[in-house]
Amino acid sequence: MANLIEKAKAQIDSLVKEAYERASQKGALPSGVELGGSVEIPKDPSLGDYACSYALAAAKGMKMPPRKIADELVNELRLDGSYFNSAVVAGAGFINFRLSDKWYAEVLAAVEAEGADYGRADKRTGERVMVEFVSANPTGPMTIGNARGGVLGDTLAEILDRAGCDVWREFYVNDAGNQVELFGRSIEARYLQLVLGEDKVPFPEDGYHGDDIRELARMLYDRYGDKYVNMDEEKRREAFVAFALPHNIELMKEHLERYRIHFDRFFLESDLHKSGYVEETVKLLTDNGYTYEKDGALWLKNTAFGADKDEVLRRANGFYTYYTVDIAYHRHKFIERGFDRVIDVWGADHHGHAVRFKATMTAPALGIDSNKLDFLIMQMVRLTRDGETIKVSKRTGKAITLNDLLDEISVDACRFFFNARPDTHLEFDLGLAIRQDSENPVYYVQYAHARISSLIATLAGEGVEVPKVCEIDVSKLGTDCERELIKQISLLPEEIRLAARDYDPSRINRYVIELAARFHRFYNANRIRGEEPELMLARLKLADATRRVIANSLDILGVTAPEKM
RNA sequence: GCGCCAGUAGCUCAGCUGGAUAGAGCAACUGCCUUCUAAGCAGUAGGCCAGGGGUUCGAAUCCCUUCUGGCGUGCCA
Repeated sequence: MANLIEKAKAQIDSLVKEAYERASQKGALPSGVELGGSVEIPKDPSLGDYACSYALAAAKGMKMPPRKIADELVNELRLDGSYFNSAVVAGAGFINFRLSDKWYAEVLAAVEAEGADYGRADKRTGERVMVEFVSANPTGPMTIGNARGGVLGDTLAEILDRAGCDVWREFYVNDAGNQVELFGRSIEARYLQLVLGEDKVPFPEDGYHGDDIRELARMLYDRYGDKYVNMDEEKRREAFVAFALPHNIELMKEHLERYRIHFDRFFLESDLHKSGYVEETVKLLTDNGYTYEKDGALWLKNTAFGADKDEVLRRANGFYTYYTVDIAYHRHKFIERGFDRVIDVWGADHHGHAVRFKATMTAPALGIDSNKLDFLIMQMVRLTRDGETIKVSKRTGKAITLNDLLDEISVDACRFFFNARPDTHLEFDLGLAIRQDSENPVYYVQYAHARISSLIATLAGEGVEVPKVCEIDVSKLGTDCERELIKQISLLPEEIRLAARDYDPSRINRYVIELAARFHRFYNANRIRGEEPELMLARLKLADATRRVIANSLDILGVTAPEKM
């Protein structure tokens, strides 16, 4: 097991409980009291490497002051052969433990043994998890919001994979329905304007005003001339959509690949219609009495499942709503494709939908365990330029697209920046981001990696290779700088576990920044090259382990780890 | 109105399934390159953790409440 944090905590737990047994047998402590409390890593390392609060938690049950209990426990502690070489009582009754060289050596050994896999969970869980994210409308280019969703989804998927799940990345393409209809009419209008003149053809009121629509019309005109002018409206739009949709989807794929995001599947909404699955799902709901007709529309009794309102399934004009198709799609994910868990990454502008949708998922006839559907709701991105908010709207076409952004900012910086905590609003200052080079924390981290790489290359040129753990004397790494660095290295498996549990990929950003900081501190305080051999080799080993762990962390984030800068 | 998310240093944010003295980056100021990458390090300064109650050995963290901001509450997705 490579999670040395869990190992250390578990060991303290059993050591203290053994001590309690001995103390209570001797009558120093009352017997039969459940030891509550927990083992933690103190914020201030000068207090200790690990601390437990058992004595505080047991004070009530034992009717004794916490410090007294702690004293008795420490008296009975047997630390020989453990990861710790001291335990002292402090504060209100904490027992603080100091790590021994044995533990530090095991951390370095774990990195050495596992290499690129260091940080991964020991076992695969076998759980099949789908992460559905981005799922941007194919009616236009991807936005800043998609830039955030893309990074969060992709990084979360990577983290779940390393936590032992079998992960599937999916992009849901809304290639049917109202928006596509509007998309077709928008292109049609632009096309006719090209041929007949801008003022001769009205533009649909709710149409897409973006320049990309004009470009699509221009492409159609360049290719087919005025061939479509006198064609039947419906056929014309159909032809335009048949051309434009695949074109846009290919473009999105291209831009996502540029952003280093690769999906296992682009799932087409239209397939759910074609196969009759939507129809079948509606029938299932209707047959089970979950629906009613009102004002010519078919409604879902969603209030019966705890929602705050009912939903329209089929509009009076006969078309199904997005809601209906979403039910069918999720039924398909769980029932037909058998995923054990599904995570949808959605913007906060859909959170109302998420709550109501979750209610729908509890409908018994669907046969879905709604607990297996999770949402990662990310708050909105506020785009500013030099402090002033830029309003972004797909409709007006003034949006800054993902691709525009990548023209200005490196993929590394972009991925690092957008991977902030999902539940906080993200302010993205374009003016700052564009000139963001040395200021961006991503470079701080990459710089640490480049520094180490360069050092190792220099030493290799002088015939000094990175040693094995068994070849070094770990006690040489005795300063605070060095120990704090090793402790941070030990944390990666735990950080991955927590990031997967909390759906918070940004933990890894914070982790790797702290790792780089501790390395820079170590590097500045100590020399490696030119020190006496034992010391040099021990420090070189530590530097190499750090490089490995920085690289692994950046790899999770989809950020490159450069050898040189 | 109701619901979700947030409010912590001048700015951007960590810390939130309760733990010891509330942290970082940027901005400001002071130092550190004849030696492994100064895109770095060390230090100074900066706080009514939005306000008010409560819970307990202990609250930025949990509960209630008020205020402020964002988003939702469509026969749009």
